Amino acid sequence: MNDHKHSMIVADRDIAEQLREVGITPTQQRVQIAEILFAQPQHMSADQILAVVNSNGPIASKATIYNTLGLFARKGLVREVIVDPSKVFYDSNTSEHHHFYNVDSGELTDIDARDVMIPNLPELPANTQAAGVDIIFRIRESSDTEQA
Amino acid sequence: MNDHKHSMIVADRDIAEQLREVGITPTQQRVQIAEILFAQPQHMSADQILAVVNSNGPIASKATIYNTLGLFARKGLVREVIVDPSKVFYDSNTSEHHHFYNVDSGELTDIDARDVMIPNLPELPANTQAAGVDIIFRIRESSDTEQA
DNA sequence: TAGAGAAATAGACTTTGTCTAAATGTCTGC
DNA sequence: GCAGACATTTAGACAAAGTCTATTTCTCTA
Repeated sequence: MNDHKHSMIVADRDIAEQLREVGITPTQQRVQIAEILFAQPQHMSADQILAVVNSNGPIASKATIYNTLGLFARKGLVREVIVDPSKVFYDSNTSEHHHFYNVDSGELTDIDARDVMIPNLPELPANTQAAGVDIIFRIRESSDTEQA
Repeated sequence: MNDHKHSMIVADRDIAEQLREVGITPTQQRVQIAEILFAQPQHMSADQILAVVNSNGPIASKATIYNTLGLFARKGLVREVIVDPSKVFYDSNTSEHHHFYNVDSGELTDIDARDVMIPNLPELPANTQAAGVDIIFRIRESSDTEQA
């Protein structure tokens, strides 16, 4: 479950070097954010990242967090997950996969893409090209213990 | 493509009566909103509905729009579609289906559920129950004419 | 038709995210 | 090593979606 393809950032190699390899100037802020995000595959909101990055003194401003996350997303280092109307999650796992979203707890869980293959892809509308597929299984705490 | 199941609201029957049938007191505001929404299967944001409802004089306030859409969603009359980080769409088509989302134009298009069946559903996390599946094909204007 | 509860309202408020102008940092050529 | 050019960061103002509250208005039943 840890054999990733692509130019995925791995925490145990020099982060600055890896950022350079994808054409990102490794500033202090960018490296710090990358270290948090790529310490493990995880889902974080901009807000959470802002809090963690600055937990030991001010390192990056809100604007920088958003700038950096947008940059990482454009470079394919991170994936935006849109499941909650109130905030976007940044997923540091860029291998092909989908998600469970627990609407009660807000928790996101990965599903390997091979477990939810769609056999016959629908025909795209005219003059459009594919840009990605998101599959979200919305789930809820089971009603064994609590009734809806 | 117009043979819906469920207690779907149809524009050509008395809307007030249909609202009552699902346990909603048909106030003027609720009926007006329903009339717009169910005139045809469509995707609208709260903002758009607010604008249309009040286009011939003030009929409903912002709070009422949100209250009503939330109520309709809980009653299953309308489906919330979360594809754009900046706003939620309300889909008046409640039959099983999925969506193309054109990230360039913001346009949402329906895909019949039968065209994208997932053969082997993944196992749910412990103590959870299914609450729905959203499949979103993100598409873009094709690059024949414009290069990314 | 009165009275009780439900619904609607204006507008303040919150939160996520964007923008701007100024300050700081990075990197290249010399 | 340093100047200059350009990239990046920053604080804080701003914007937009959505929520909340206290008050008013409506709906429905008796």
